[in-house]
Amino acid sequence: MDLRQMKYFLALAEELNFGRAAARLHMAQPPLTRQIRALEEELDTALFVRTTKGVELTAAGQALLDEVPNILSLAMRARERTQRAGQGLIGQLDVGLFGSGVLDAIPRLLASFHRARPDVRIALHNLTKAEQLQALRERRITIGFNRLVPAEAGLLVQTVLQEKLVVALPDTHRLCGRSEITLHELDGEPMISYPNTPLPGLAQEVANAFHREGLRLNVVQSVEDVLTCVALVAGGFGACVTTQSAMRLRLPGVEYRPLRSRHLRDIELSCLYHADNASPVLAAFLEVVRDFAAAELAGQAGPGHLALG
Amino acid sequence: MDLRQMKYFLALAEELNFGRAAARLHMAQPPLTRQIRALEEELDTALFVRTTKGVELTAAGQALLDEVPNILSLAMRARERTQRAGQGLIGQLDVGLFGSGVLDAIPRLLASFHRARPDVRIALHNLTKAEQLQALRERRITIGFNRLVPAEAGLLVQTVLQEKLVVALPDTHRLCGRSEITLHELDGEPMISYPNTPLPGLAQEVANAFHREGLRLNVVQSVEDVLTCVALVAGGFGACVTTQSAMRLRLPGVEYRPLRSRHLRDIELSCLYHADNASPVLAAFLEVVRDFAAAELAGQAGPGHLALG
DNA sequence: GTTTTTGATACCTTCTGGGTATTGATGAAA
DNA sequence: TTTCATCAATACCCAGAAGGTATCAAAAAC
Repeated sequence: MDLRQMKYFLALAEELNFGRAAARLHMAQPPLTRQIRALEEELDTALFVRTTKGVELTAAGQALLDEVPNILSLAMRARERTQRAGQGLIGQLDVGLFGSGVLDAIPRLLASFHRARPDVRIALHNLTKAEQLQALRERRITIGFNRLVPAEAGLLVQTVLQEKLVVALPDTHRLCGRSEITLHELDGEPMISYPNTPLPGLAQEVANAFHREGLRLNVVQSVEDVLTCVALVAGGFGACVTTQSAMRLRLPGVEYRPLRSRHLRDIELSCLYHADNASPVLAAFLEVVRDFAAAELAGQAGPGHLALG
Repeated sequence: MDLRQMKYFLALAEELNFGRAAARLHMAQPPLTRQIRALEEELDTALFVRTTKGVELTAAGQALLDEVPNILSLAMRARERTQRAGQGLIGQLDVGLFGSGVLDAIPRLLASFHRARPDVRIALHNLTKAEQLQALRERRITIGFNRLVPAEAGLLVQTVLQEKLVVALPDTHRLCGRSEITLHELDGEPMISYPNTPLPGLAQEVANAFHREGLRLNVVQSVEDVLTCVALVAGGFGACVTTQSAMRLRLPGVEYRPLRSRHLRDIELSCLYHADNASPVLAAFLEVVRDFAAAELAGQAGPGHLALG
């Protein structure tokens, strides 16, 4: 019993006439007769009673008719879903995220992808940089977002955007009068270090910059996530160097000012993924990412990008 | 895509190795390779990525794997159900019943059939004799139970049992002293006629018997069902001639006595069905009926069959 | 560097599935 | 009653699909 025979059976069960059923199946009547009989022999049961004016279903035929349409429609659905999965139209995208990335670019990016592939499930996983690398190796995530990602064999990196660094200050801070702030002005100032991870990250970069410019970095508090960091700034604990994205966090008592430094360049937000991952969903997502990156790069050239709104 | 290819796909998806999957399918590896590739070409999607140590599922392959086991199990179930329906092990038996038949023999008969074919649904339809004939013609019922059934072209009759006639009397009735009652003793007595149907039935038989013996049938009430009839007897409205089965109705105030008459023989309970109905469920049921009838006939020979116990 | 393992290819054979022509049976129409 | 039309079934043919064996090519393991 295969799907073809089921289609034949269904046609005959609906037409109740070999000739008409054969016509509907675009075939001649004798092979249909043969296939139906083969099916009956295989099941060891009469499915139809042949009369002079056509055929009628037996009880066994009725029982089979109860099942066959469902099976055929499931087979059709399986075919469609497989094809759509092959084109990346359905499926799941497991995304690794870290704290401050979720504030601006990543939501826009995911929204853009969702418009392009509305039937792909997006599963978000909050993971640190190290956890993302591990999850990528174990294929638990398809793609991870991070800053200052290390090169690793087998992993490819796509830059999403460059973000300028800003200083978050308590609004009572003496530097709030400045329209922008240099690293020298933060010499010895109470600072909150963020984020604090084992892998090279923003905190490391900032520390290096202070060192190279011969300044004293006065860390009064270390925190793990951007929200806690900005909350501490709001509480007057000190200032903190963070990315432009953090400016989305408009907590009362916090002011943001652009940071100017020779040693601290813009910091990139990148995504990384397995080079040998042929997933069509990933391919579609990367396309969206590349479009997004190109648009960001074009936008960055224009003015007012750092406007505090 | 047919069921065979699905089985191949499933084997390979589970083994992730062409050689092992082919072995499990009791075939050589090259045809399996060819079938899988044919499936991939038909769906226009890679289902597996071939590696040096086996194969892995692609996203499309995973999508197909989500559907295939279900389809295969449904196909297997369809096969089994069809075969069982062909053997009369499953299905439905639509039975037409009339009032007094349900009191004794028919429940025992149906219970016996249910033991023989526990998975066949039994649907009961309370229908008069005329309605049963119509329902049989329209195939709404498979078999009907009745007494004194008329011969009709295309219908076959199987006698289930012979029932003796009894007289139901109010316990205050003067005839209660008798151990059995003759028709003459009912001359002019207030009688309840039951059942009252257009087709020839028990009421007609009784009326004929009175007439032939030159007695007066004094019908004080006509009713349609045996329960109402016996209830009226209990209420003292009069006596009534009914079948032995009715003795199951032990209403307070009612006594039953055997009826003796030259012109009223035992009355049979029969079932009737279409001669051209090849339903295996019907065949199985008829077998049970024949066994039942043979057992009844044997039992009838013995004593105490009319005991009021 | 040889051996083993894996999937792919080439080629052959069998058998399945579909086509045409025809038969046989049955009911309707002349 | 005879003829005709309409079914499904049968006989026979051919193309193609599916399976088998032998072998290859690539990569990993020893």
